Amino acid sequence: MNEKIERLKKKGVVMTIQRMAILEFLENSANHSTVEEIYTGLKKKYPTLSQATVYTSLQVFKRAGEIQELSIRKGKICFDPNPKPHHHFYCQECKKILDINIDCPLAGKRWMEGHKVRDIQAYLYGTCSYCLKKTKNK
Amino acid sequence: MNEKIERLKKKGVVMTIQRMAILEFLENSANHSTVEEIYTGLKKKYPTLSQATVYTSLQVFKRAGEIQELSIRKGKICFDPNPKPHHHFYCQECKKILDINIDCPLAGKRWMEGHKVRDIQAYLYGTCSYCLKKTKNK
DNA sequence: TTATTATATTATAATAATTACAAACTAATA
DNA sequence: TATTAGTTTGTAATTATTATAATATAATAA
Repeated sequence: MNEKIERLKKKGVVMTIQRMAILEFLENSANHSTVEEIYTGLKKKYPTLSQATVYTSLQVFKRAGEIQELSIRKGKICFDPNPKPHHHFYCQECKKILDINIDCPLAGKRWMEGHKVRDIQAYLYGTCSYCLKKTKNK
Repeated sequence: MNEKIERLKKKGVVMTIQRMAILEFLENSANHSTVEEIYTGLKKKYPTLSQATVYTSLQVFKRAGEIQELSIRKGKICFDPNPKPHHHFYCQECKKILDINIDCPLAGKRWMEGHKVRDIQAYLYGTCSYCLKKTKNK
């Protein structure tokens, strides 16, 4: 966490109270927060915080390569504090996003069929193991 | 195309003039239309066509398994007339979506780390070969 | 075929997510 | 400390999508 802040500073990102709070919330939250979650989660402690600040700060962190943006949820962006490429699973029941750890032959590929690749996102959709158990026990 | 219409009918989908036009547009368009593109593309020939019809028709085709929905573009859904799972490339320059044909070890996997998988989407982001050439020639 | 029912379409309003912007504020630098 | 650069805030504007009610069309039964 502190190392991440140091890296951001070294990259020329001004780390304000708000940005630290946003980053901390994202790191500590169970998983892959939406802008809305971050905003309402911090609103109590920082009543003057603006949604616009959350949006722009997250874009700054993303451009600095310290977090990644997910478009796994329809019409709503989410953020992962881990910028390294990995797969994600979206549970259509409980709406949670889970990390999936598998080796992907595409991971790290910079070229594909003549196209320059900058980022790869892999999204799996279905029902997570927790929700499957819940349904079974009924 | 006609086979697809027949399959849809057999699945109990009412195929109206509008739905045929929407499906035809999607099949014939270069690639992966947005709702907006389909709507404005058909508006001339079908002046009373409503955007709501485009939205609901596409969802009907999707639920019937005859097309697939892509969330590769931020805050905007696109549709692929090919429902079979395959990777997609999004060019950040020209905004085009291209199909990528590679074998994926995940394709067809129904289970992953205990989770039930219903759909997989893999999105690559970068600059397409056409845009790379354009830039080089300047 | 006609009447009835079910489903689809349209136009519009409502909602939700995101972006734009100007004023006020804070941090960095000279 | 003064100046400049960058950030935050509040709000408005934009964009995408969903909801809804009235109308129209298609499917089905008599």
